[in-house]
Amino acid sequence: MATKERTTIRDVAALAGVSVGTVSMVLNGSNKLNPETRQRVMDAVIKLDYRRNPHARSLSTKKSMTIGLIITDLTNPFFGIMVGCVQQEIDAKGYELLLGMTKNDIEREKKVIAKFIDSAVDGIIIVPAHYRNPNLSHIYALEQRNIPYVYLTTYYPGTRGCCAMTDLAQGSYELTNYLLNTGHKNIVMISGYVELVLSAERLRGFKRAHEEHGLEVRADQIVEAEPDYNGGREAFDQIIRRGKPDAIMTVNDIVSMGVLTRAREMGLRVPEDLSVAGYDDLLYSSMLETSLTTVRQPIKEMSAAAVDMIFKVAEGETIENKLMMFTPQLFIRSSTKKRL
Amino acid sequence: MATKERTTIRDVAALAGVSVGTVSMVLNGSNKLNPETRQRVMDAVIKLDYRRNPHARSLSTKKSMTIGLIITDLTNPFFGIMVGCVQQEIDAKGYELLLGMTKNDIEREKKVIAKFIDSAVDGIIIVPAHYRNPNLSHIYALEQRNIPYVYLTTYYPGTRGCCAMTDLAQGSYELTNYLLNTGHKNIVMISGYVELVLSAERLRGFKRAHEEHGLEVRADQIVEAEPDYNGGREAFDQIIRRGKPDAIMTVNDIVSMGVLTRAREMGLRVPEDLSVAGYDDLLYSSMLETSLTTVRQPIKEMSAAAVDMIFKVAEGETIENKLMMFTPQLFIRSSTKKRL
DNA sequence: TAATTTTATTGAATCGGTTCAATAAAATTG
DNA sequence: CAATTTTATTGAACCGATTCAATAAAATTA
Repeated sequence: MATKERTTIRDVAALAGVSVGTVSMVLNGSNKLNPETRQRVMDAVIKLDYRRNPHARSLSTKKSMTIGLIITDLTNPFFGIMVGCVQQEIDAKGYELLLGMTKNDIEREKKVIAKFIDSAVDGIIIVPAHYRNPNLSHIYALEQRNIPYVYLTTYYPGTRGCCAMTDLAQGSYELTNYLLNTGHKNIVMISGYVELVLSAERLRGFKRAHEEHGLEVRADQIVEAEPDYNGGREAFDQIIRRGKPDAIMTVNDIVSMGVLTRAREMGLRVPEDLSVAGYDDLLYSSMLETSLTTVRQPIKEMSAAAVDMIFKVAEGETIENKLMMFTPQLFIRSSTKKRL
Repeated sequence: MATKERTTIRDVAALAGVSVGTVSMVLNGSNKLNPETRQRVMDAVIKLDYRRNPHARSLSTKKSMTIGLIITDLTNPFFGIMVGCVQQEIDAKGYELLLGMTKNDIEREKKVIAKFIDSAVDGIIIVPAHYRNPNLSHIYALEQRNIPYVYLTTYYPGTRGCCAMTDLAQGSYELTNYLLNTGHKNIVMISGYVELVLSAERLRGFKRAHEEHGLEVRADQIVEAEPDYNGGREAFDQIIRRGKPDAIMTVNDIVSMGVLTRAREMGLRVPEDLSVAGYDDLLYSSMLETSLTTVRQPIKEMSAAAVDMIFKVAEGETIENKLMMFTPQLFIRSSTKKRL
């Protein structure tokens, strides 16, 4: 089977009776062209069902009409939805999405960024890995090479990237406040690594609420964990070994699910024996065996903002405020209850 | 800031004191090379931190070291996990993953495939859109152009692609059997569009189980719906309007969640008033307010098989059996119960 | 109408790789 | 040792676009 060769710009030029340069200008929307010529070219394009070769284009222009998105973990539907939102926005701009997954491993993050650079992406949206003491040479490399990038959900301090994120401190503050107001005396927070912005912010809200109630946060009220299902289970075991608190707040709903199942396995009832609260408000959170009190992050808005930002940065616009904060929303459900 | 130019193969050639052809051969692992020369080249590569330009490579070779994956809907974590699995397998082969999302729209599917063709992907893994009477010109285009592709989860009949999937009929059969054996007299199935393989297979198992119990399946026992949360809610309303059955089986767990919430909103209790069963066994399914009886699909194995297949097809190997069936597994939880 | 300016189009050079026929050098053979 | 074969390396052509200096044609001006 003689596989038909791809039609190229030269085929179009030949059919339209013009030079390849002219065809290229038509395709790039140049305005200094005889409308009649333009039409002839367009006719030829349609007749031949011609489409430009993106690799040839990228090679020549050093652009790729592509935005890279780096996420951590697609088993958490929070990020699945996020990918969908980002995809849609990027699509609308006529760009392509290139996806990279880090599984919260900084080495993978480095590799993904290297690939993205090789592929000449026009910008990168980064959901930073949950990783202790990350070496940030890859981020600095982006800055040195002037490759546009922005953060989504959280950021690496000491770098220049803008960030679209939820006001995590505010969310934690409201949730903690609610728990304290409903009579909880001993709240433990399952946190990400405390030195990360993501956790530090949440802790800030947690502490502020305690302070306003005249309380001080003890070291054993903070437990670090991986932000996934097993992280939740393990952290719960660790907490219970020290003695049961009356409430547990977690870094996201998936961690809460780990806590809920482990609690059930151990014969503890939620919310009767202890309250549990999450973060993110996944669709499923309201349907859990004990529907989850949680803080919703506006995924769609955040994602759209990040896409917006990356295009602005790519066009050299200066962003007025580096941090774009979105307001979280508290949902009180049945995994928490008033205590005397 | 004079942005440093990319180092090219010519820079490497110059530093190593050889021709560009030689460098290219070293990089492509040619075996007819003086080891000493090879070493000199490798040293230069490392010293310059040289990496090949994938666009230039693709332009020249008409390959891209890339596999395209087309999925329908990332808000369902089933597919999020699937993307993760496929990514990992493709990674292991040294290839890149290009992701496309269709949102179950056949037009999007066509566009994604066109993009993939333009990008010269070396193969495509397709999760077919849930779409009625799809026009399959894009699939035929793949076949005519000899572009390797395989299906994952289900397939379009009348096309040549292999498919890695769960034995959906078997899963439905076991589940239906269980429901009939536990005294359910009137089971309604919320199905995808019945003319699609995905649904037809499930129906086959559903009917077979009924037959073996000496029962015939009535038309009103089948309700078509979109395979998402709202699809489940709407289908439930429709079912209830006709009269409450004693069990509802759905096309996936997300649809079941729609059913569960809608049932709760209407004051119906599961499993007391009716049983509900899903398909997929999402992590969260076991934690729902009423933990879900469901059929697990082995995502990881299926995904790995699809990746395996696509590379075999790309290498021109003939696949012995077009359908690679994986065995589903029934999980009985608390959303179903024995009836008298 | 000739000189000048403006507009439309051309086509060669370029991007950064790969490939392969040609060649040079080394090894083998008679 | 000359003739032949084998092995290692070269470098020009090519992939399919873009870009821009050069040119031709048309429009304007004097």
